[in-house]
Amino acid sequence: MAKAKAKRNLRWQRDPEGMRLRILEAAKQEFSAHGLAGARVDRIAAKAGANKRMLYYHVGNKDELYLAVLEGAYDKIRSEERGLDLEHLDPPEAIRRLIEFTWGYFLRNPEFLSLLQTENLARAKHLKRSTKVKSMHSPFVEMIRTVVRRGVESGDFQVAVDPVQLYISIAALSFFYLSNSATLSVIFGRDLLAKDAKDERLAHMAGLVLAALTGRSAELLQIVNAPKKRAGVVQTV
Amino acid sequence: MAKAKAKRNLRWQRDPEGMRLRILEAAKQEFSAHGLAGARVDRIAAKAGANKRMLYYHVGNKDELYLAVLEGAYDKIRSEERGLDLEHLDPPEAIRRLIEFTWGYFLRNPEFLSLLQTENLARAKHLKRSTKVKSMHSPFVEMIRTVVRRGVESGDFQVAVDPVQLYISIAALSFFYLSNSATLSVIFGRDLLAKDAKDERLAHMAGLVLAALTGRSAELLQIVNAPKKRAGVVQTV
DNA sequence: GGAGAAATTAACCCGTTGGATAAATACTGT
DNA sequence: ACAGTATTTATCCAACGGGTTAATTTCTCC
Repeated sequence: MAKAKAKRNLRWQRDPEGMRLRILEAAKQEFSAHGLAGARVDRIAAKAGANKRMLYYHVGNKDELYLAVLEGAYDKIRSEERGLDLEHLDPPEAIRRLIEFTWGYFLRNPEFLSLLQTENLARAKHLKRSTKVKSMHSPFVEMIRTVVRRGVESGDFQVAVDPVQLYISIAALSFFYLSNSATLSVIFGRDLLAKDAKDERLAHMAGLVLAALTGRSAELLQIVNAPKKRAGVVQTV
Repeated sequence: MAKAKAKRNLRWQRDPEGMRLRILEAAKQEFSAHGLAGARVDRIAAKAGANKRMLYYHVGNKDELYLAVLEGAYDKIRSEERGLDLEHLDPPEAIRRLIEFTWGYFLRNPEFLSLLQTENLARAKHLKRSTKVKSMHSPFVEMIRTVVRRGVESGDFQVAVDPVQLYISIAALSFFYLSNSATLSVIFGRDLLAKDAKDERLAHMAGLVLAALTGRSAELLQIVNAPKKRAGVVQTV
């Protein structure tokens, strides 16, 4: 009788897909928190509620695991970007939405930033081996190219920038601020991740890029061209 | 006779300062190439032409060594920045020079970028413990604040941006491009570190920031507002 | 010229870590 | 119901890596 009970009360259940997902999620946490070399396979296993052997069984060794996490991360952001639908927006609005999305995505997914940093420290050694990732970016570049072209033709934009440069710049403004917020906060003695600071940053970035494209600084950034104010405090944007 | 010769031909000479410098230099290489966890104390010793024990003797354990390297790196860039002398330049020229300096410095000192990335992955854990670093940045911020104020008063700039935001943005545009060039190159299928690509990037960054500040996109970035060109190739900046 | 301090070397220690092996347990189709 | 396979656990280990101890060599100052 106790025997049947024991048989029912399984020691463990099978769940290969679930296990694989939990492993990848745990690995994402670990790799983003500690980098590639700093990540501990045992910690990943523990966090996934699994035995270490499972990692090797379901994914592969540490490097393969890392690459799988990286590919998953790119996959996720690209798929969200696809939903942006910039084509149907006014060009300046499209750019603004792209900036807001990028900023928001980085804020919501700090592990993504860490993973990219880690991979770049490794000089993209792993990413180069990935066949998946290379193909998923050209559509995105074309999307931006179209927006820029439309903006130029409509007269909204005074200048046709290379879409890749533009995207890199937009990403840069958010990425650097967030990924380096720790050292920057220490250096400048401000908490850059405080609510107000984040709002300011978004306004600053959108103002900067749109002002450059449209040539209308004053309308987009706060105007402070009033005749000489006292030298004391300069109003900030 | 051979004995005297042997005595003269020393097995090693003392050189505490030199040794310390070689250790720090080797450590900088190692930490920037492999990150904190990936760095190997033995490799640092070997690269410095020293025994591992020397690291502990002259600097301290791995963490202290790392912090010393980091402080040295900040020291170096700040001292070079001090020589910029932006106060005596036309505001737009001052900003341009700041952009060019930042870009050039990052290009010449890639280890600096890696070190910052590494430290940010560690959430500035070490930097927070540093007393030196905190104090050396306010003068620099004031320098930029003055330039912006002068630009606003002279009418060159249409807008008074927060100097910290502006500096972060300028640094961001260069930093992200360079520190992430490995993954970006893979993703976009371009060699972002090729000579031409670098020239383009500098022009793009300077154009973007100055256009935003002055409101003169057309003069600063290449004008492409000519009546509709064929849809094929969009001219890039 | 030699004693004591400073600098450097050589050898070792021991916890950690990625990875491997083999046995045990749950599931599946027949 | 059972044979075969997929999944999971329980150990083990050899290499590595940071850090230490103790002995050795050079320098310096009297």
